[in-house]
Amino acid sequence: MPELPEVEIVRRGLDQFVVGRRIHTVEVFHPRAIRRHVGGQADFIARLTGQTVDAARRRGKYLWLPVGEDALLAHLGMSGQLLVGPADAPLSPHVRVRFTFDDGGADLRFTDQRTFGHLLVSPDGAQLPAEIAHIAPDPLEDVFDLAWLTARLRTRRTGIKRALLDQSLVSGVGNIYADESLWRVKLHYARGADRLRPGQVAGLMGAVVEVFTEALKDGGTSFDSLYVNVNGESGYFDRSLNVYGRAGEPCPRCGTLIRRDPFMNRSSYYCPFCQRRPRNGRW
DNA sequence: ACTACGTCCTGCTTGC
DNA sequence: TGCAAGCAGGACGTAG
Repeated sequence: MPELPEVEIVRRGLDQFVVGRRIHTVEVFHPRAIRRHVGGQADFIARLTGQTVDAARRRGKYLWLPVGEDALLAHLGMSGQLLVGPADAPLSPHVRVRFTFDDGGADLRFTDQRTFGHLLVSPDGAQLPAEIAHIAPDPLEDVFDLAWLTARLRTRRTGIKRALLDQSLVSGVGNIYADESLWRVKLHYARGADRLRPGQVAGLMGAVVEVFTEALKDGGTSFDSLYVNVNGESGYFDRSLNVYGRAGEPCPRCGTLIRRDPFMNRSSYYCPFCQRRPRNGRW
């Protein structure tokens, strides 16, 4: 569920409450949380203990905290949270990794019910971790290149939503914001990515930026307690969703009932009137 | 090389 | 009522 806006909210919280502080202790409670750290648990702990957090950066749904030349890289997965709170508070059941700081203030807890998220230390990863070299820039970055994306989409023999969810083409978009963006520009999720005119790609990415910006203003989308900011507070953009999770409800634009289709082992929500299905799967 | 699908994981919801 | 199946889904490995 955390997509770009939710991860950005977390990044801002880390920027405010963690940057500039020196890590005192690192405790790993669940090995799966650092499964992608190549050096193992002892190495993970050793590389972070005593280091000062220099910044909080983000690309798409990944965020990283530069510590000297290295970086602590984080992906929240489905249910990951980075929580800043009283160091003496009892550990909740799903705390996977805990960081304390030299100043004795609030600690940082990586909490993750479904354990799809992970942390790792990226050597020399302060600028851009090598582990995410394949992740394309997100549409809120200065280096985002619309012309490059347009060219890549032209050779893609797949539906536009699959392409939108492919983080090597454009990052930060997940199932919720993909459906919301496609609804805004009246595109069906199965429209051939290679059949879109450049103007349509530009319009779609404009809608993505629009939805991201509005969601950021609302503090992100929270359906339940699984997404919260670093202080444990929920966002309320779910109230502004037009189609996602609204099967059977009227389309806010035309009144036709929203539909839900099975899609990639998940769901696609769309208005069957505003977003016409391609006749032969490619249109 | 490119695309599609299964897998990981837990807890809440739905249905028989 | 109770249990089982369904559902949520990001990213990666593998199959085709």
